Parts: sequence; C-alpha cells; structure tokens
Amino acid sequence: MAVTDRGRSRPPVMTDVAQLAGVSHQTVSRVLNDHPNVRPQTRQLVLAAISELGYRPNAAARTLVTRRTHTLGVISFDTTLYGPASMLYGIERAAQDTYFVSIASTPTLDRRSVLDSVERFAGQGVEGIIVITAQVSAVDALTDCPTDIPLVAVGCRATPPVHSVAVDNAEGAALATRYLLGLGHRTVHHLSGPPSWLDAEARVEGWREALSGAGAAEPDLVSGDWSAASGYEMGQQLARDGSVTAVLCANDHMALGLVRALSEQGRRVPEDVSVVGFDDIPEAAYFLPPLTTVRQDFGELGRRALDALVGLIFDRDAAAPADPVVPQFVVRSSAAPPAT
Amino acid sequence: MAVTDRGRSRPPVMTDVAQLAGVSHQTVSRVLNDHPNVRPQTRQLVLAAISELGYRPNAAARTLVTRRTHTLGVISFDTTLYGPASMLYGIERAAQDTYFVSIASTPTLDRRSVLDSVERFAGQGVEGIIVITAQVSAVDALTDCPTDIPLVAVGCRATPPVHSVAVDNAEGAALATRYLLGLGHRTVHHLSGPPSWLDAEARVEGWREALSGAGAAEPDLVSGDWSAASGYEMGQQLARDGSVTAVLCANDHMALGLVRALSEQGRRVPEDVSVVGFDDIPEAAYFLPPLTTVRQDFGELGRRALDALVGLIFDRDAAAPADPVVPQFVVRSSAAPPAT
DNA sequence: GGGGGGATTGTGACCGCTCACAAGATCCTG
DNA sequence: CAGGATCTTGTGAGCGGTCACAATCCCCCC
Repeated sequence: MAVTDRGRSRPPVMTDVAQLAGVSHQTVSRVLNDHPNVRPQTRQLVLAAISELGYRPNAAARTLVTRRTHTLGVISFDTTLYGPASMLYGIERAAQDTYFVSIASTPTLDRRSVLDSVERFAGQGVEGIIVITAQVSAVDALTDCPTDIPLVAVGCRATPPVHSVAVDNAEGAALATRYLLGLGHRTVHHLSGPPSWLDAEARVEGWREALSGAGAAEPDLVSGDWSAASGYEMGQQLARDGSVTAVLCANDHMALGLVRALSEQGRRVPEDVSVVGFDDIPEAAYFLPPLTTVRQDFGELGRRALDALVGLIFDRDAAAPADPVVPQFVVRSSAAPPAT
Repeated sequence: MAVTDRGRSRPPVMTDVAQLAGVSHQTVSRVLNDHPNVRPQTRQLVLAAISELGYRPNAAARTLVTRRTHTLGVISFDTTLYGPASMLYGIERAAQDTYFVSIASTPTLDRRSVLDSVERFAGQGVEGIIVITAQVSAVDALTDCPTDIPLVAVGCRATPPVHSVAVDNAEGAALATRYLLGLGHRTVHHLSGPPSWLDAEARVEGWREALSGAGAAEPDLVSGDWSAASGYEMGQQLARDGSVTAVLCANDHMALGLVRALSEQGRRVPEDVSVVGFDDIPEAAYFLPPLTTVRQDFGELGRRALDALVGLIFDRDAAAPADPVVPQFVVRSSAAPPAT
C-alpha cells in the first residue's frame, strides 16, 4: 500500500516511465536529453512509455541539479506605454525558444522598486535580467546591484559598469532639429520628456547641439511626462507664444496633444507651426496631419538586449554591446517651411 | 578537501547557515518559513547568519518538495496592442506579491501556438494560465487543453467549460449605436474588427441589435484588423458613400484612421460624419476631434482574471466569475446630430 | 519532588532528476 | 579466437530544501 499507492493519484515520474519501458531511470533521462548512445529501439520503447503515461519531466528537479532555470527577468516601467511594450515584445519573441521570460512592471521606477524586483527575480533564480527603462534613478540603482546576476539595461545608454543597448537618442533629436532648421525655421522649440529620464535627456542634448551647431538661439525647454495630456497642456503654453514656428516633441503622444492644443488656438499644423514627433508609433501616420517623426526600432532594441544578456550569461566578461542603433527620420506632413 | 571545498566557490546553502548559527538546518528552515515556536534569540542568531552569508533559499529545491512554483503564465496575442498590454499590466500588478508571471506572446494565435504555449508553461510548472485573447481559434483550442492546469480566458466570453472574464462588448456597442441613433442619424455604419475575434463579433451583434431595436436599416458591415491603417483603408470606402453619416468603429485606432480618411475626402467630423470609437485609449481625448468612445477598463479586467484564476487554483471547482464588466460610454466631440 | 504538557530543537527520509562511474554487451582486429 | 576498444545500460550518490517524527528542555502544578 505504500509503494504502489503512487498508482494514479500523482503525476508520473521518471521511474514510472522506466518501469513501463523496462529500462533504468537513467536511460529515460538519456532519451529525454538526446544523449547519443541509446539504441534506437530502446529510445522508441521509452518514448512510447512517456506518451502512454503522459509523462512530463519535473522542471524543479532538473533545475535543482543543473542549476539552470531557463528563465529571464524583465523589469519595466509601465508596460502599457508603446516603447516598453514593444521592447518587451521584442525580447519575449526572441527569447521564446530558449528562455521563459518573467516580468515585473512597476508604476514607479525608483531605486527601491528596482532593487526589490531584482531581489525577487534573484530569489526565483532567473539567469539574467533586462531592465527596460531610462530613468536615472533606476539606472543608478543597477550600478550597485548586490547580486551577481547578469544584467542589461535597454533603452538608454547606462553608465559603463552596466551593459546597455540603446538607440542614439541624441542623434535622432539632432536629425529632426536639423531638418526643421533646414526648412527655414529660425529655431526650434523642444517639448521634452521628464528630465529624470535618460533618453529625454539625450534628446534634449541632441536638440541643443544641433541648435548651437547651426548658430540658432536656444529657446526655453518645456517638458511633459510622455502623455498626450501633458503634450496638450504644454502645447497650450507654446501655442500662445507667436514666435514658435517649429516644435520637436520627445515622443509621438505628446506631439498628438500638442497638435490638438495648437489647432484649438487656431494655429494650423504645419502651415503655422511645424511639429515633429519621436518614436513613430503605428498610429503616427494617421494623425491629422500625418506626423513627421523619428523612428525607433524598439523590436530590434529588444532583440539586441537579449543577445547582450545571453552573451553575458555565458561569459561574465563579455564585451559591452556594440554601437547604439541609429534612428531613422520619417518625413510625413506635419512639418513645412515657416510662413513668411 | 572534499567537504570543506564548498568554502566560498558556491552560494551558501541552508546547512552553511545552520552551521554558522550553531543550529540544525531544520531550525533555519523554520525561521525562513515563519514557524511559531522558535525562540526569539535563536531566530536572531539564524537571521544574523543568513545576512552574513548572504544566503538566499533555493527556489528549485523548495519547489521540488512543496510542488508550488508560485508562477503564472500569461499567453497573449501581440502585447504591443493597447488592450492586451493593459490587461497584462493589470494582471502583473495584481499578482506581483503572490506570483511570478511568465509571458508568452505570439504574433498569431492559432490553435497550434496556443496549445504549444500551454504545453511550454506546463513544463515549467506554472500553477495557472491566463489567456488574453478573443480569437475564436484560440478559445476553441482551450476547450480541449490536454492539461489539468487551471486556466482563465480574458477579454471575451469563452464557451462554458473554460472560465473567462470579459467586458460586455455587445452592450458597449449597443450603447454607442443607440447614442448615435438618438442624435438623429437614420442608421449607423459599423467598422468592425476581424471576424475571427470574439469581441469583434460581440460588438457587431450589439450594434445589430440596437439597430433593429430602433427599426433602423442595417448597412453592410465593413471590417478592419484593429490597426489605424486598416481604419484608413476602409474609411476611404466609407467616405465615398455619401449616405453614411455615422460610423461606430470597433476600436479607437481604426477610428483614427477613419477620421483621417474622411477628412482627406473633405468630410468633416462630426459635422458631416459622426465617429465613435471603442476602448478609450489614453490618446483618444486628444484626437482631432476628441473621440467619443466606449471605455473598457482593461486594468480591472486583468485584475478580475487574476482573481478568477487564483480561485481556480485553490479550488478546481470554483464557480465561474461573475457578470461581465459593463463598459462606460464617454462623450467627447466626434459625434453630433446629422447635417440636415 | 515527580509527572505532564507545551515549547523548542534535531534526525533522517524523500521530492525527481542528473552526474560520475562501473558493468555488461558488442564488435573489430591481429 | 583472444584482447581491447566502443557502444549501451545500470547503480548509487547527491542537488537543497521540507516534512514527519522523535528527543530535549523548561515550567507549572498537585
């Protein structure tokens, strides 16, 4: 009653399979792990027993001895946003047949929550962690992560000890700024993202450089929080200022809000004011007017992050990933030469 | 050299802690699991040893004996879309301090990929699975899932054996249709989602019922694929037809494309054509004109799905979740009485 | 002052798998 | 046909926890 009780109350284990196939548990293990040197006939026997029993190897037991969980952790700020969501998707798709990906999204990305999440993942035994974010606080937190888990930041260029993959935000912003300047605008305003975000910062920097490179005056910076609502709010300010003829927005959503504010004040886009976005969300082409913007390939970013992480997992001293991805400028109809 | 070798090459294990604290491994286990009946002083000793060693319990070992992985799987169609992303976010936030959530997003959601993902998760030992989708094929696949893992579908009403939480799509569509009819439109056109999606279907049904309930004629159905691009494309068709004065779109993105197509053909919204969306994405309020739409509380949906799943985990015979969430109609400026 | 009861701690088996090693079977070569 | 190399299979020892049970210890009361 003790030994045979295993009967059919609990899921079958390797020994059950072995018994049914008339081999040892080790042979079953060999079949499962594609070891060479198993007679084809024996393999068939085992396979048959496996499917007859509906046997499924126990991941925990396997992990216990191999020390591999085949799990990755992704920590991200609000995965509802287009950027994070796309990167997450890219990562997940790329990892699909090698790793499980566990996710932790946090509404705030302060030092505490990042560290907590890392700790949580460490407890779960993830083999590596990708942090999707560009908030200064988060990246700082990473620098002194207590653990020895491979870790990659994506979305921004992190400070050296931490590996990171990023798009060249500064270059993207410069691209857009130069384009507007080239159209004949005397200067271009910038509606930036929150100053605590590294990529917002990088974009500001690129904008600034392009401006000074062209000898254009640098208007006061206006910043939002990435949302259309904040774009609208800040847009109302900008719209009142008759001197603004061109605005570079740090993302497409804010551009949407800005355009709305502008048009409410009777200023047409692009006739009176040119607007350029950043990201190239799928909807950008259908805005009124279709938005000229800077495309970021988030999917590619996600894939690169995964590559970098995997590299790190297999070689702790792997070199930092290559150059940042250069963004692509997409011309549509929201920017035009200034009214004379 | 054999036993002491453990020295400092490998992470500390429970025995190391026990040894340092001068107690048995079992006592360490007790402290870790908050068992009563551990002398406070002993607990301190153990705690000190734990932090000195930087000990972290091994999840796999624990899982092996407790048979609990504290992991949930979420299977979703393209998590880049607003709906799925929001539900995922809701689920993750709600699960955060109880479960890890592992994700699998697939670009196609046919029977095969769903079943594969379920199998993959089963191998990992997840305690339950949430499927975010409303595609007929996916839901059908769930019906005959080979495993005995608790499973909940979210986003649509699934066929009975499978538990599901959903918003009342039909009611939402009916709400919007009646509103447009009430404005004085003789009938309402519908730009639906792909017919293979259950919620697209439900919305069509709601629209149809509201129409016939009011004795209005039912125009031909036009359908897109949820994207702004498809909305634009279909919109061009609709725009050419002078008889359309009101269109209900199955989601906000398509509404965006539609509005663009309309305005390109010189038909103003809402003066010439009224447009109503579905979802209420954060940007909807900043469209031109601000979009009147049906709000779905995706976050709430995610939370409910989690509740339902947890209920199922602890009691395989738990009752199916309660009534669908009723959507909320949000009036903005994209709909108006028809031009006389 | 001995006995009972609860609090506290320790012992050993076991979860299901992989690894190292050994043993038996098979086959080729001289 | 012996001898060794190679293929194939089996054996037993952990991996790092938890659980069931037993052993102590302390305190209180009759």
